[in-house]
Amino acid sequence: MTTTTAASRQHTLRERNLRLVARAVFEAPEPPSRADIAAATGLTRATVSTLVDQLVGARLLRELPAVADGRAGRPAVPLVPEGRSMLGLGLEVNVDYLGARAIDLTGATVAERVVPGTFHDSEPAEVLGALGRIARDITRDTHDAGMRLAGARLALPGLVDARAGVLDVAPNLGWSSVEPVPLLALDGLPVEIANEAKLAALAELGGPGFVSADAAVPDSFLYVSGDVGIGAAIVVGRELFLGERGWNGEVGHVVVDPAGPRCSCGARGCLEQFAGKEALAGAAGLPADAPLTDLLALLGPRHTRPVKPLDDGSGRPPAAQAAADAAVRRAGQALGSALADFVNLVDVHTVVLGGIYTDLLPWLRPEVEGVLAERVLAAPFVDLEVRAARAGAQAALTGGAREVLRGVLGDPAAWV
Amino acid sequence: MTTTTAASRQHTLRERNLRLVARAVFEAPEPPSRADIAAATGLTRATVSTLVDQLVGARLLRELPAVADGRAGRPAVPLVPEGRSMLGLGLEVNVDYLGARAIDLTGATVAERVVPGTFHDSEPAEVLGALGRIARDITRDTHDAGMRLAGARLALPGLVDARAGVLDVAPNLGWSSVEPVPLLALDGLPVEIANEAKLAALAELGGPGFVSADAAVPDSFLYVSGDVGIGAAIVVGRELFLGERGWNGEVGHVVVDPAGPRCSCGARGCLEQFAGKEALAGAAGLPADAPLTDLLALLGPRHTRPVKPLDDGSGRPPAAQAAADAAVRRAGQALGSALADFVNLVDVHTVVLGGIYTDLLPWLRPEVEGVLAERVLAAPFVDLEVRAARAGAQAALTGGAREVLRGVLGDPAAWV
DNA sequence: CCTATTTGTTGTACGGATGAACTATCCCTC
DNA sequence: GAGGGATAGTTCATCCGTACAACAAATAGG
Repeated sequence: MTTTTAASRQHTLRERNLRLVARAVFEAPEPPSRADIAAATGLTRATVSTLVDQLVGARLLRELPAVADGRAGRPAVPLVPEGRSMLGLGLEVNVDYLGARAIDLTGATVAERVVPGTFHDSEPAEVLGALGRIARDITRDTHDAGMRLAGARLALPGLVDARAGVLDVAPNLGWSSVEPVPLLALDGLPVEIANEAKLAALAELGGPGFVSADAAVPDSFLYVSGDVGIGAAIVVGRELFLGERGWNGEVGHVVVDPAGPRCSCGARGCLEQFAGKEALAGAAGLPADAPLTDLLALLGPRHTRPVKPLDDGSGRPPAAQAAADAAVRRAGQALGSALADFVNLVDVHTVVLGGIYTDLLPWLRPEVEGVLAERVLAAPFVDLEVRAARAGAQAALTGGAREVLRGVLGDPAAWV
Repeated sequence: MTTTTAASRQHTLRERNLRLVARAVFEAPEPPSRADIAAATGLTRATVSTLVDQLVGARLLRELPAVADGRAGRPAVPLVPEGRSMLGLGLEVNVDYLGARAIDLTGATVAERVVPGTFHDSEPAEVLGALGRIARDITRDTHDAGMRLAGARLALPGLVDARAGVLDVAPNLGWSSVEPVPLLALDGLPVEIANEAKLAALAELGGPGFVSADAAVPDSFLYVSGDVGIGAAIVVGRELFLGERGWNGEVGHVVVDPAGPRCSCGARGCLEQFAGKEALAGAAGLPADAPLTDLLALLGPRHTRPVKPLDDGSGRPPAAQAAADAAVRRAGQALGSALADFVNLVDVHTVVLGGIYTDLLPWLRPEVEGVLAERVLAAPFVDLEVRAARAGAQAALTGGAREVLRGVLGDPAAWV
């Protein structure tokens, strides 16, 4: 309501109405005609026509062939986002892979490269140099195919100061005080950095301003991603809430039990010590770096949890299964406790679980939902919902690319 | 950045630039001239002149006598907010008082009535009827004096659904599912309701858009108000962050110790059971409804805390002092733990303590700051600050009235 | 074939910001 | 104390983008 504004001139009107028209097309359930847009926005058909013509000229929109729909009158010309024209580029350095993904305005992935690796205690210049080469390949290929790259977002697993463009610290990479953008050496391409969980959260939204065909995507949710550490993002009204610097959502260090084990952060009883990947593996009797599949194997087939850990002929030792079961149960209680605090403090009622929690959700759900129902004050008045993330692998790549395209839609006048 | 927009027409320009000019005057450290505003906003002097003339005509701004400041050139005409013209009205029902306060654009209180009482388990229609009569008195008096009331905000101590205009539940009043606005019977005056802590938080901001003369007021802070319950508000960039429905900031029910005492909410180990007013009094050996002054008397003179609770000749029994001291220390640790979670989750680095914590801060500070430094992940990178609230008595009245005036400043075109 | 209907386009009018020129009022200097 | 320079505020022609109304295009139905 009260956003900071600059002086408004004539062309400000044009910019704002271009955005309005572009959004009307991207958010419509069906490809709208110029007349539909006029009705939806309150602009006149004349104005909409000139604006649409500019957006079509800029190859942000495309006209479909006019089709008679059986009603009287001149048939409408449906408008849709133009594919393979404007692209957003998502980049990511994570502990076990490098990646780049280019997405167009229809939501289609146009180019992608994901390079597995081990970047624990790696050299920033080397790793980012390699990622830069990948990105330049994509830039060249897409440019040769007549597409334009609007910008890039680099996702990093650590404390990111987006405004300063500095990665302050990324424990799992062993990086600190890195300025990553120059190391990518992507001349002429505007690159911004962001925290990995924040961009992964945005991937849960339907697209660059689209209302997803899958109508169940909520406008507001907490995204909580479990791995060795536990990160989170707050999305309200399809916008990231970042606090003062974007260092929010540190749910991994919320107090679960002050008498609990000491955490790597120095404090006691943080959620991470109960529900982090390594803590969970350890409590289940597995090595700290055991892959998630080992734990899932111990837990047995999904959607069933035996009341008693009896030998079911699967070859899993009952004692090991019981330990894994207890560990996941304890993790679920701890996660529920921290999520209850989260919900009580920020008042967002949908929780999307990503990372290892996506696959573990069937086993976690009873404890998480039980604790939430007990501890969330507003529980009697709202529908609390816990769901699994759906953005798939390397969600931050998708989220980053889409965020770039959201920026294009936020100021289409810059591209006409 | 990406707020929802309606169609922009010619008059949209005028509205936006009127707001821009009005804000420039209210936020300037010194009364600016038309030329100053032009320089600050990027508008031309010609445009600023016509806009200022409209705002002066609407009695939102006032010209001071032109004064030669020693420099060459025609002397500038300083512009200031017009006093005793446009008013915002703050209303409040709390457990121990009713109140109404009208504030003008200069920040001056123009009318005020505060009626002490006991509204525990009271009748909504009766109490709100009485408050409505007070408000109508103020409306009549200010109208007769040539002032205009832009609207009113009603502060309530409970879960408020501002959009629906419904108070879902207020435990301390014994109210539930009340629609308070019609019961006030204030015809023609737009009244909105809000949670008491949220409006009290806004009172910490300098005024209706002013940058406070006291430059230390931050743009972003967590406001935590201690009483029987503990409420909070999140302010980022001088705006309230409300989550989905405004039911955020329930810091009183954050987990401090899962082995702790059972809370009135049904869960265990909530902050309220360590740092709520009644819990604190009980732990200090006082009756649950003891006034805060009793506890302060036990604690002895401020800013001194004896290492050993020896008889200092003041007549306070050492054992009672020791109990009070231990209770406050325990409360400080619990409060620090919950605030650390709060800061870790929302990334706001200034905490303003209101309610009983304002007076208790000298004793709470060491434990609170100690726990924050230990538990806040970003502590090495940012300045954490804990400070006392300064808005004074009935802060929600002030905050509500100012919020109305902020609305006027957000759309001055509606008043020209 | 003619009319009703809906879509999209083509003018004209209007509101609001701009920029340059103009007036008003100061300080400073000779 | 007269004139020049400087700064504040106003006036007016111009431009830009949207609204409004009329018109052209393309369909359905009788």
